[in-house]
Amino acid sequence: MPELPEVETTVRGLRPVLEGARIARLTTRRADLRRPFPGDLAQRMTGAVVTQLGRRAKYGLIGTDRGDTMIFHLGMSGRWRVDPSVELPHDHLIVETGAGRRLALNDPRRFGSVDLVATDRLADYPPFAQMGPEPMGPAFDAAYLARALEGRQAPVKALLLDQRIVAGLGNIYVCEALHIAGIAPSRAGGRIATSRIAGLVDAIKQVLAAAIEAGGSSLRDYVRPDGELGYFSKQWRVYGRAGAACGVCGGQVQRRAEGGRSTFWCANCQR
DNA sequence: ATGTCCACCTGCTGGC
DNA sequence: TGCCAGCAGGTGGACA
Repeated sequence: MPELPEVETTVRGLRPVLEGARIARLTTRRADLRRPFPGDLAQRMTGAVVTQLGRRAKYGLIGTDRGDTMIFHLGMSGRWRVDPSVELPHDHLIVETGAGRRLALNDPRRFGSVDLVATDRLADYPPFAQMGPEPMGPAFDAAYLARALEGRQAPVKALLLDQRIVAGLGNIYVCEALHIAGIAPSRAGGRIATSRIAGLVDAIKQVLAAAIEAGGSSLRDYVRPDGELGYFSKQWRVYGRAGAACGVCGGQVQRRAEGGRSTFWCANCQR
């Protein structure tokens, strides 16, 4: 899924279709994804005009003129299909606009979610309540991260995946950023020199910006809303490249599974 | 509080 | 060819 760059790419793809559009119809093909859909979702969205599209961490935000925001999460396998010619299995929610455009939220694994909250109460949405700063934003800087990692014994990789510390990073871009910064994923968060933390912050911002620029990474089941494939995956330095040569030093990229997730790194250039 | 593991669900791939 | 184990981008709850 979609990590932050893919969600940003998705939102940018949805914007020209939805912004300013009236929702003529919203229909669901089942009652839930990871959570039940709000019972009044169709009623509250039907007839509303979409005023803005946005993103918070890995969540997409669809704001309406009724003061509601529909919040979607793509989980591991979610994507929006734009003007699909046929309905597919796992098209769980369909939006039709007054202009005759059609969007289908497709999510085979159903780890995604759709919620509806008052726009002026977005900060109270439970997933947002404890969330840390946006990694691309000015609040995420070396001083902030140094403070967040201070005294922590857990591997820096686990801490960067903790959305309370920084909101929007996932497995791919954490592996990539740690490689760029030359920091071993297993290193305790509290044992990284301040100067290297600055480099880590830069690496995170850089890799996310590059991925957004590339239109989001293309994984097996990820397609941009407009149907084009992203191509950032071709630029991965370590993720998914176990056994291949590190592009920096020529050493072998390592892979280790822990807690059900794979970590990729170069043992030679990451310490 | 902190750190670790597992469940949730479907689809695909690679090895036998 | 068929079967089955292993693996996949996230989140949140249950432990110690």
